[in-house]
Amino acid sequence: MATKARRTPRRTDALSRELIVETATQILDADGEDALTLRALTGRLSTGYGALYHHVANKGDLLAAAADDVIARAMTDVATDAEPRETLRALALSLFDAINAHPWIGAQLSQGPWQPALLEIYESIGEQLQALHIPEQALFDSAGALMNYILGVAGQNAANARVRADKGVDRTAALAAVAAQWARLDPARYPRLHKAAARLGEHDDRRQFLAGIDLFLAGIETVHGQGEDD
Amino acid sequence: MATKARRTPRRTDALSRELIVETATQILDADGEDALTLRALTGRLSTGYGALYHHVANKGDLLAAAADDVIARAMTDVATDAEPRETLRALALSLFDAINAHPWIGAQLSQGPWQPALLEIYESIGEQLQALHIPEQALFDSAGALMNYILGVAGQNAANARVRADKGVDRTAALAAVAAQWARLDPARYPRLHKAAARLGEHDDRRQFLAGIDLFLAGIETVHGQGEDD
DNA sequence: ACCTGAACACCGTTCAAGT
DNA sequence: ACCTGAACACCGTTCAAGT
Repeated sequence: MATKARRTPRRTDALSRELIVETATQILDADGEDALTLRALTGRLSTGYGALYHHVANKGDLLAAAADDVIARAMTDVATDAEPRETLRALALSLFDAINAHPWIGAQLSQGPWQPALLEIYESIGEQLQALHIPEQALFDSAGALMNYILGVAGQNAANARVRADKGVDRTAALAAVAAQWARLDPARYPRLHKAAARLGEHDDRRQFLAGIDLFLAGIETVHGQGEDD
Repeated sequence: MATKARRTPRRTDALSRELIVETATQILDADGEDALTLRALTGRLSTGYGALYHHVANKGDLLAAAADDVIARAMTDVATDAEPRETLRALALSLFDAINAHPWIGAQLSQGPWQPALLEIYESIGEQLQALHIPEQALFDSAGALMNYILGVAGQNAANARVRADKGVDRTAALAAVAAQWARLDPARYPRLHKAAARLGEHDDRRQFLAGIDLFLAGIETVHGQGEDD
């Protein structure tokens, strides 16, 4: 008896959580957050919903796993053999760049900050601050604040990138639009913004992010440090 | 001829954008982000979808307006007659508290940072930093970094609160769970986290947030300041 | 001008049924 | 054990029709 023709060709190799997460990341990177639907994923993987749900708990689990992978990869790229301040800057920039390259991570960062890769970050920041001889209680606060700053700011930045991508405008055009808006503000009510409008053209998110890191480090050393150790 | 009975009683007073935003905020505060559906909103307002869409562009617009209202209200509560450092701390805490009291704002903060109320924040931070005699270019960076820190960290914090609310666990229980997880980590690989587990019980998000603000301000004054002016 | 609400085009998730 | 895919219970949004 003739077998019924299959609607879709069935995949021959086994599905795995890894493959699912990897494919999800590809869709997210290529077409953005909204493009990752379970329908799109079943299509791309030539499989059904049940198969996916057999390997991941739900869509949130999938997104968290994808974000965790990217963050973990960014962390292994950081050279840790340099001087502590330099290592911290490198770590911060690596995370900033990773989050900017995969803006969909932004939404995940705020979904419970105790994912595996975040442990890595916290531990690493703690290690560098300890090398700077920050006393223990201060280290606790400083590491937390620094980590919050990095993830918070990078996340905000990624969100901006996402909004720009959705609207289809590039960074320069978006900045010009904001500058025009600020320039239109009442100089009596918003004197600083009105003035800052002229300077927005030279604004660089990455540089400003790093400037913030430096201010933070300067603050940490001023308040808690025992001076330079080189 | 008898008029057909109405399915639902029609509202007698006119609808307004203000009333819609206000009602949305009530639903968000009472029952969380997921509870705000357009269906719930039409029900509560005894109206139809078209009526809502006549006053707001879409759901995103509605959420942005609600968040903007709360932030604006938090800003007007800040006393600005104190010393600049104190005013900045008060401003930061007021925003932190507002975002924590309305955790759904967190998701909005990252949806394009140029909403009206954010202008107010930036202007106010700039004003206080100027009073601290920070030179202009440094002021640009410092104000941006400070604003990013405040919104980023408060947003992260609100997200944690949201996750806790969804899972129905209180803060103490959540902290205890994290502490247990950290304690289980390999002390060789995560020495600092393993050790920090014991200290998590005394962790206070709000205090740590403020500690970060202080480090930031110390950094700003160290790098750019001209000493105390009092 | 302002509003109604059935209908549309999607979602994520479940689950009986297959191999 | 692993997978299929129709079906379910939702969404946000539209739009012809009413007043």
